[in-house]
Amino acid sequence: MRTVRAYERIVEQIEEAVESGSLHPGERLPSERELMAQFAVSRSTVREALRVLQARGLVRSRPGDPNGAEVLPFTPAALHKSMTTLARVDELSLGELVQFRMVLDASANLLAARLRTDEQLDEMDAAIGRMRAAVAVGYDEFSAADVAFHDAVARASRNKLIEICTDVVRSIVLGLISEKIAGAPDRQALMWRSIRHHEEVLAAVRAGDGPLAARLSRQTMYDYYVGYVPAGERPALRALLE
Amino acid sequence: MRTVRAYERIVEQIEEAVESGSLHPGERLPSERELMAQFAVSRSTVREALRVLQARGLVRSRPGDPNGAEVLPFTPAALHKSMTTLARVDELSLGELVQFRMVLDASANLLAARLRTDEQLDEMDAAIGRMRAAVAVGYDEFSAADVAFHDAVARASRNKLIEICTDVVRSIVLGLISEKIAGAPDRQALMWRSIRHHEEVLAAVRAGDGPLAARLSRQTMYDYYVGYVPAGERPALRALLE
DNA sequence: ATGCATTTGTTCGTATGTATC
DNA sequence: AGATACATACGAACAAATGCA
Repeated sequence: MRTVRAYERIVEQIEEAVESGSLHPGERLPSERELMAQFAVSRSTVREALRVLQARGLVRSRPGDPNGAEVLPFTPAALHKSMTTLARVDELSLGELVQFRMVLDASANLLAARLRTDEQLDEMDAAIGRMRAAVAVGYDEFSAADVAFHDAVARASRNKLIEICTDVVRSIVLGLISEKIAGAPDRQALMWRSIRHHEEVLAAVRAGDGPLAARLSRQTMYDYYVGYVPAGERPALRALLE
Repeated sequence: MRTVRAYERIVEQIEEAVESGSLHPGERLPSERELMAQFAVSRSTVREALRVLQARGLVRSRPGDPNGAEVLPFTPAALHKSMTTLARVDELSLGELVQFRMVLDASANLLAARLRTDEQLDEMDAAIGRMRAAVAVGYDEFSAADVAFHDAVARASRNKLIEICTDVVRSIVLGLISEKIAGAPDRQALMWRSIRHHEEVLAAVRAGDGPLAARLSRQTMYDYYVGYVPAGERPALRALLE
């Protein structure tokens, strides 16, 4: 036997309305008082439901707002959150994360090589330009430009799932080791080498050679991160380099 | 300016305790009344915090339980939930989902070909045996055996992220089209062809030929699903077949 | 097997701070 | 600046469910 909690009914119903499109981002939910009348429950129950919906990133409520809670456009924030907890509680290793990035980025490049538009090529080119200019500025700007390049590739793959997962996993990896990279003694040399690698990848994408772009991108990421991965996990990464 | 809600403090603190490992799965949280004393807040606030933690899959609370909420082992349920939401609100196309599965499964096979143990080979073999026996039984059993095969491959890749994402995306895809597959007029022929393809993949994994296993697995999945993907999206799938 | 104590699920009423008009 | 409507938060209460003696 399974009793459905009162707040769960509300969550499911509003969730359904949002996901089916009858409630669009930017629209407002009824106020808490209206909701309690509509569902014939108390205020606390309504609030518990709203907390869950908020945790799932579907709505946002602010004190003093004359309207009710706001329906939000989808963001991968909740996905990001649960993947971060996965990384922490299951002790997801850095090796696994980097390996996953290699898989995603290589696939994105493979697809981008065949599906990219000229505008997207320009974006990638501009990102590499930013990377080059950033070497003198500092690691943060360099990293931001690097992210912009990979984002452009991911968008060019025309696969939202790849795009979002790339974004999520990358930010987790960077959260784990960005300070180590920033503090590397030879970081300028690393940056220049990374730029050269990115140029090779872009050339392959421009030429439409998907397999080459995929192989180069795997190698690029391997070279960039292998120093931070424990030696015992490196063979698993090399297994992707064929 | 950013005011931190009362319930957020509680969520963050308990979340931190769970993720850092000072609270293990199976252990109990203090009761709601103890928590309200401990954090000096009202019971409603405590409950809102517990609802959020429950939505994130970290704890579970049952009425009448003399102990407090139970700390749960990690499950990808929350991840599954947010990815399902993504699929619904962002109208993630079937093509994108299948494409993503092709990417993940191919990578899992590539890695499995190099890292698999003999026991894992036996598992895959047994799964194909189940598939063969299931043709006469029906689609549900066939699908379950098919899932078991792909799960064995994913485990053999030794990458939990690949394993979990494979599982999540697969269940979303199957949720979208399982009834169509089950009702296909020539489904027995499809099953036999799928079995033959799986045998080829397994042979490549057994031989340690990663690139071959990856290519075959992509082709297998393409053949199995392409009939359900709108014609306009098929070129993007074929882009993965080189 | 039966109560009993405890806990969660839910309700109601009230007070407070805040954003918008 | 004031009025209004809203969310935030508190506290007391009752019902239902659970575990234990």
